[in-house]
Amino acid sequence: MYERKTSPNLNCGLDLIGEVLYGKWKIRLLWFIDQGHKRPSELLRKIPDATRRVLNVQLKELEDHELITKKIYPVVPPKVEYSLTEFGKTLIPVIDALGQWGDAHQDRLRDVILKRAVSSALD
Amino acid sequence: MYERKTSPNLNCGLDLIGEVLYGKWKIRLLWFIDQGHKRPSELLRKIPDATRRVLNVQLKELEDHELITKKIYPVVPPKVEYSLTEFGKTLIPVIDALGQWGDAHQDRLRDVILKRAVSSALD
DNA sequence: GCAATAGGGGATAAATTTATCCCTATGTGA
DNA sequence: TCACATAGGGATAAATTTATCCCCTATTGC
Repeated sequence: MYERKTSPNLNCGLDLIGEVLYGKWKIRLLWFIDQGHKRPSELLRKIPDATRRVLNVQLKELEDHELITKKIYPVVPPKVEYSLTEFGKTLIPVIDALGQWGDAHQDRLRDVILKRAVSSALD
Repeated sequence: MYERKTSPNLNCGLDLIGEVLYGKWKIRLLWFIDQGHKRPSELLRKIPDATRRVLNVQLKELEDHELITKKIYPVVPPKVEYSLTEFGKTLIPVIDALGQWGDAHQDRLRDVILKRAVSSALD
């Protein structure tokens, strides 16, 4: 596992939430788990742009941060289910606010994001 | 400037907001600008863990994404002021929600973040 | 002339995060 | 016997983000 060389910032609420939500797919993972997609394979199908490996890594971090729990069923083929903890559930309204803002402004956002991407590609 | 080699995900609201808010200090920059700390040197003082360079880079991205505007006064020594655009202002309630969650759970968050940092340092 | 001020930005290094590749395990069904 | 499904994880490479260093502008005050 990668070992951090610098210590995290823990000064304010924004630092703290950043520490647990930073990661390309974490928010989406919490969201889909809350929607009832609990198994790793389901999550992978829901987030096809991610690789299995990264999802595992990020799920592990969410678990370490006590936002989700992992239940392993001793069956073959393996079955695993993730669930939000009570703590994790308190994040859902916040994630909802993020998603709603993004949805509400999606056209404009696509526009400005692509505009910047294109102009930087032109040097 | 760094040129992206992969294209951004723009599927859903969460992708979109992620594209504009991702960056270690962006949320804080928006927040402090909204609080009236508009000059680069003020922002740097408010965010002492960041370097001048990164703040400039991230401010530029926020500007490209139309969340802030930059006003350069033609005086010496130079004076610059950033302000939120109307679009940027719509993000403030969302950022507020993030910060409030972080503040509300700060003890627990410090605890789980440090616990994970320590155990990974022990291999 | 020289330092201080306020703001910028290029080049490069270091840190961090994601992606790729490959290998493990165990039943089930063709 | 072989492929498939389901989940995991090590090693390493590539991508991306941050940090460091150093230099530039032009004026005011000493």
